[in-house]
Amino acid sequence: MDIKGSFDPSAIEAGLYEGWERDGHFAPRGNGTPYCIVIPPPNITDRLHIGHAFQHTLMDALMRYHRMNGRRALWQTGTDHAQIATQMVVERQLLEKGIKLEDIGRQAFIDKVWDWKRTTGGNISRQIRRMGSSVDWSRERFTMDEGFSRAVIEVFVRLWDEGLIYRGKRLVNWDPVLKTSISDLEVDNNEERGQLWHFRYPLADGATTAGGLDHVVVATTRPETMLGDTAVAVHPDDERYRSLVGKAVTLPLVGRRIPVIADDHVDPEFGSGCVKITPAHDFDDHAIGTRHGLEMVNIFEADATVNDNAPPSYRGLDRFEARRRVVDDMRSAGLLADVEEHTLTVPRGDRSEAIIEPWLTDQWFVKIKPLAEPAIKAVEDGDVEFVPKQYENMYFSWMREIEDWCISRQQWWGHRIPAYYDESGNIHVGRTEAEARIRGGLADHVPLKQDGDVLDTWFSSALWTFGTLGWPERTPELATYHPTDVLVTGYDIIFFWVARMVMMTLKFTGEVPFRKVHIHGMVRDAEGAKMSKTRGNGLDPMDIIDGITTDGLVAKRTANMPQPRMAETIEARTRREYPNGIPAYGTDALRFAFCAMASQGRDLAFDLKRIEGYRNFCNKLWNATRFVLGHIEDPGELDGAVREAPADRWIRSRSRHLVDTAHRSIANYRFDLYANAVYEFAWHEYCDWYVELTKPVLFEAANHPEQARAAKKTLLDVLELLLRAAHPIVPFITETLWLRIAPFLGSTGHTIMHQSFPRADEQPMDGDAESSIEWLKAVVTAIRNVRGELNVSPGRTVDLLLQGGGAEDRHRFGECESLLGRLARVEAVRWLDDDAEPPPVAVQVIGGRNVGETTNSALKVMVPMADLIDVGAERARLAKAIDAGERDLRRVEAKLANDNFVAKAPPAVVAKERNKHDRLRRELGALKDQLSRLDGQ
RNA sequence: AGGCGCGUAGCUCAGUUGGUUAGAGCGCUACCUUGACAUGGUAGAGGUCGUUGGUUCGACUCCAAUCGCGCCUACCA
Repeated sequence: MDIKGSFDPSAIEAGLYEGWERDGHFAPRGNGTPYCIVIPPPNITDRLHIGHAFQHTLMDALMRYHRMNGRRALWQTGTDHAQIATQMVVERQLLEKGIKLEDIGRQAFIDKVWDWKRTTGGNISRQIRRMGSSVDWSRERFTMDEGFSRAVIEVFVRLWDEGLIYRGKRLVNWDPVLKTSISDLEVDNNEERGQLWHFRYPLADGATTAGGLDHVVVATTRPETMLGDTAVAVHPDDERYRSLVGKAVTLPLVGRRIPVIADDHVDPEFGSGCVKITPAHDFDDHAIGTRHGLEMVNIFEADATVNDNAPPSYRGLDRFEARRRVVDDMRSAGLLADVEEHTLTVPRGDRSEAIIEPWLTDQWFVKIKPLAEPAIKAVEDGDVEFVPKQYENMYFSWMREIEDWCISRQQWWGHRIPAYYDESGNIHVGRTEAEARIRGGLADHVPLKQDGDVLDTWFSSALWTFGTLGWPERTPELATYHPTDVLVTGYDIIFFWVARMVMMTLKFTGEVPFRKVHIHGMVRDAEGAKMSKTRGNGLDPMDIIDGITTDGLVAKRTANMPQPRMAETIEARTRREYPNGIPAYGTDALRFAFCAMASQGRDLAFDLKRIEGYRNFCNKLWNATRFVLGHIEDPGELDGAVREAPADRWIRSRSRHLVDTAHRSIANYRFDLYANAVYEFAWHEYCDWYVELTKPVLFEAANHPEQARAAKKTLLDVLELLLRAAHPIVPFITETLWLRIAPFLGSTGHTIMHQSFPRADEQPMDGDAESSIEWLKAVVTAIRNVRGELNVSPGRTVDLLLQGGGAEDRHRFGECESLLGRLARVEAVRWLDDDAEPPPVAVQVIGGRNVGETTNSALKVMVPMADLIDVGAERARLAKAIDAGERDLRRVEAKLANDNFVAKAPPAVVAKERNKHDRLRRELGALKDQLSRLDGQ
């Protein structure tokens, strides 16, 4: 025996993965039906966070499962260039060194990013390896690699040629900090406290309202935008203002004469019923302005400072300073009617967290409706299926209301838009500048300038399934693995990614990108709160695997905190929650926990106690293997005649239930049920019962060589099956243990990875053996219950008397008698005649719960008390059992007394109730009998 | 405002077509270092399944209403 007494994850995990990778075990092999998953490409800026770790665990479980089932399994991996995120990171790093983008220029900056990617961007790949993910590294891709970039350009050009990409001046979400447009999806709308200012706008030309006022009142949450107002709108049916429509107001501070217009969009109930209209800085106002042909006055520069379209005194002011100034000036002018506290939705950029400004600029858009329609149909028709299904609603509702997609970003890192302008500003699109010239019929000497924008990072991600497999070439991989089988991802990127993949893939391959989308929940902390830097409640999967000290964790959580006060809170909390840091739980425990917690359609509260439990589970597996190996010297001793006991047949039969559940659960993406089945079988059937049941035989092996041999073979067979069944969840420990035991089974395999996942018919079903062992368990549990309740010392043996029961009980007893001694610490066993008067005993009654319903009298499991126990305790115990029994009996009697029940319920159900009734009466009778006997003493 | 989901033991969660004594893990209590494992063993306590109605012989399960929580989308002058 050369393995230690306790499971040490770091000792077994080191080196295993490298071996698998070196031996090419992750590459597709054989000629089975292809199976393919593409990895949701992590950003090169990412560290592997707990959400990735979760997602990778699920994907790897699927991959390993299908690989073991003989599928030609490809796990396509790669990373995303993460356009804005990466530019921000590298830009910040340069700035720390005092280098500004403008100083070094575009090309030098892009070179810096590539440098950074080569040095730092590889972290995530190392971490994926630590998770045990069996991805095919030989096929690793990057959204900016040459081939993938070619696919991106190809898609752009083809969409342009079809008129599905256009360029135009539109109001877009503008990030004044990053100085780029972003798409609707990249805007986070949060409720924030703010104010609502009410301004008086004087009517021009002496006009008055129906109420005789010489002004109208408008309300705004953004006073500075009034500098760009070009109308005041009222509802067409609003009697108060009907007479004003077509008249004008004088815009205060600016002095511009602007019309009063009527538009249905105005809600007469809100505020005064008058709305200021700023078509260049508000999406609703823009729509109104377009309808009414209003002037669009843009008052901001790219950084949201006020431009020259505003009166001189505001020019150059930051938007927030301009707001203060406008409010002050209005107040001074006596035009500030009111200010109230107001909660409003503030749009912020998801990367910069800056307040987004609707801003008029020239941008590139994808005309999305023609792409969305087939994508909606694909899901309606079931060509793409969401698991769980409810997420299809989310998909549909967004897709049916979808707006054109702004794909241009005013940044440097990313796929540069393949459009070129001649000196007159005409657009020439081409895969290369040379092609653009040819397509535009331009001579070589005509100066062309490429568009400076790059594409939204999600534009390229949308091509991920087919782009990674070689498109636009018609590669064998594309033919073999596309459409991919399943996409595993979180609901947070259904719109960003899933929907866009479906659209683009259908458009360019005519195929769906994947047949299923498994949507998993988000990992939250133990209290269910989102893990975030500002909360300081994040956990790094690597720290769970390798362990970390309290100080290390504090340092990590409080690094680069914007507010030092927050750092203090986080430190205190962290020290309270992790006074001893985090022990090294290992990858397997982490993975098992993820699988077990992956119940469908809900977020998971991540509790380290769960990890600890599954680490313990690994230890259990480890020691079960030690036990088995400890009883087998060499494979030779397994040769020879065997005689299987009911226990052997029982555990083999039980293993079938495990296998059935595993297959079914995985097919339904119920990783939790799968993991629980493995846990339950390994711990509570194999270890708790089967291993214990073999001990009487193994410890006396010399006396029953054939039974011992059968037990050893069964221990090995079932353990080996269990390891294979568990391997997709816990690859490291199963590989380690499998390699130890496989030689005893004559296996020459080099890895468990390529053994077959257990099939349901591998082990025989044996109902009779299951009944026997269930009977035995019931009797043993009954005795243990008596022992426990009456405080019989565990070291002390007891005698056992049985009485009553039927032929079946006697049969089971005959089969299992030899096992009772060790399991329940029973010394002598005697079966009393039905009419014999038992000595003073403690009794448990088994009335057919686990035995056949043919029993005609309750089986009394009796432990002679003699000096063992005090009568009071036993009396109390019996009274409690009688109470419970009577409660049950009353319920059943009520049911059976109900004529409706007897008449309408299915006969089988009625029969079951009758059986239960008889059983309860027998049990109760025996218990009462015993109680009165006790009282008589 | 619309949509989706959730409310089951102290905590985190299972509960597949309505019929179970409503389960698991962790936590808790008592006892135990017995020759795989104290990262362990044995036994035990703990739930009127959010609330109210309805359908049914029978509801944790189906329907309706209601309360609470979460998320998504839209709007918010």
